[in-house]
Parts: sequence; structure tokens; C-alpha cells
Amino acid sequence: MENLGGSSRRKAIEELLRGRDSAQQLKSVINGTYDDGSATPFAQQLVKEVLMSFTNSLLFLHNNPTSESHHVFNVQVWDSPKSEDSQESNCKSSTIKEPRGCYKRRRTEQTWEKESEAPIDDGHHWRKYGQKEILNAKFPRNYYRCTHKFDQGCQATKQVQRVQEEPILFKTTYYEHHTCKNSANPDIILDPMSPSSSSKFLSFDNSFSTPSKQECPFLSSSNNFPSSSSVKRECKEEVPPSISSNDYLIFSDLTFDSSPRHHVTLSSTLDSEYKSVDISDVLYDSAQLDFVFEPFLEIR
DNA sequence: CAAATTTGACCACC
DNA sequence: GGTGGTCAAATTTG
Repeated sequence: MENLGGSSRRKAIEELLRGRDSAQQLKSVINGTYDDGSATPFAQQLVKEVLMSFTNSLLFLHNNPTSESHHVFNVQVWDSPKSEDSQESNCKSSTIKEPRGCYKRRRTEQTWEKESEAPIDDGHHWRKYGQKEILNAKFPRNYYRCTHKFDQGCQATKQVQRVQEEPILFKTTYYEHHTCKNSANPDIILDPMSPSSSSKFLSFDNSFSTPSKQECPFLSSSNNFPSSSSVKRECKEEVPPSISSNDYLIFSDLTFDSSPRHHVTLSSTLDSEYKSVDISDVLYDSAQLDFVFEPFLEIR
């Protein structure tokens, strides 16, 4: 995908945007076709799929090239405005106990999830700080924090859990935004809500960052109790080399149209209530449109 | 030898 | 008390 030159990419994006706008207009026409103001379910479904196709294509263009070898099936974003456990309250600053730091419970800032076939290399440096067997979960959950947590105070963390064996599927939950500057691929931001995803940071001309071995332990996590040596061996044997963008292009074409797993959704939550919103509906909202597509429009 | 990972323990919340 | 998130010593890796 990144092999598309800047102008070619821009043209492709413009075409997709044009197609999407046309589909939207078609939807309006269809909705006005019938007296009851509704189109046939089939027509509505078709329009929905067309819109989704455009949307997904644009999102794939937007995606981090380094994650191209991983199919991101799902992007879910929500706010968790629960603020009852502020960090200050949890950090028993007045207590004398020192041996361990204060154990801050789950931060309730905005979080978002991604599901992919392989752990996502999102261009940031992550350090694993924990692994936990989760009740009723087949695989352990892995905890990562930004490598620059201490030198730059970056509070970004993520949790990665393998949720499915066949096909292998990982769910990555991100917490907090990166505030560090030293990401491996700072111009590519998967974080859909990050201020950094504005055009000033977005560039599609980056070279790939090679898939980091840091992500490999997830694969070995499929074994409930892997030995250290087996971890390393599995990493080297099972992690495929990053495929070329051409490969990705073909792969996307082959799998994009009919597989429901490529459905991309955005979700938002109020008061921790999870509400799933189909992206084709979300995109009708101009604000959401800007949120999703603005970066494309400003590529130069 | 510095950085990263592993892993058991600690801690907060329910 | 159970569960899950985090810490930090021990260990591994490059």
C-alpha cells in the first residue's frame, strides 16, 4: 500500500471519497423512493455494504503499514468516564508504606480496542510488565506499558489477549495516549482518537518498522505454560516476515468484500455502557466523518 | 552490561 | 475472598 506514491495514494483516496459520497447520495435517493420513506431491506443493505467497503478501504489506507500483515478486524473506541478512582485517591500518598509503589487500579480514561490476526505493531515501543491468567479466558492476558513511561512520562499502556485459537485472533486494548516522542514509527498512529492522528503527524511515506519481537510472546501464550526457550523458538518460527505492500494489496482484495470479519466498527460508551455503532451509520455524522477522514484529506 | 522479559507477590476493587 | 492490574526481583537476551 505504501508503494502507492503520494499522488497515487491521494487520488485513490479521492476516488474512494467520491464513491462513498455517491453511495451516500444513493442512500438518500433510495430512502425517498417509497411512500413510507424506507427502501427495501435489500437495497438498504447494498448501500450499507458499499459504504462500508469505501470506509474500510479508507481505513486500511489509513492504517499503520507495519500492521498490514495483521488484519485488523475491528476497532472499537469508547470513553469510560468513570472517575471514581482517580489516581490521586489510589495513590496513598499519605501512607508510609513504601516497599511497592501505589497500585493504581484500571485508569478510566478513554480506551479503544483492536482485534487482529497477530499482535499489532503500532509503531510504539512497548515493554511487557505483566502477564495474568484471566478467569474463563483460554489464554493469559499480557500487559504492556510504553517504554518511555519513565523517561518521558508516557502513560500509554495496552493489554493484549489472545481470544481465539483458530484462526488466531488477538484483542488489544489500549489505555491512555502516547505522549512520548520516541516511537519507532511516530508518524503512523493507530490510535484513532489521539490528537497526534491529526494531519501534522500523519505521513504515509514512512518506511516500515520491522515487526518487533516484543510481540512474539503472544504467540507462545497459546501455550498456557511455555518455557522460555520455547517462547523464543516459536517467535522465530511462527512469526511471518512482514509481507510486501503488494502482497497486502492482493490479500486485501481477496478477502475484503465478502468476509464479515473485516467489518469495521466504531463503538462508544457513556458511563461504561458499551454501545456498538455500525460505522456506516456513524459516518453519516459529519463530525464523525471528519474524525475518520480528515487525515486523508490533508495528505500532501 | 543495559534493556527486555518472566513471574510471583502485592494491592485495589467488587 | 476472588479477580485483575501492577510492581519489582530474578532471569534472559542482544
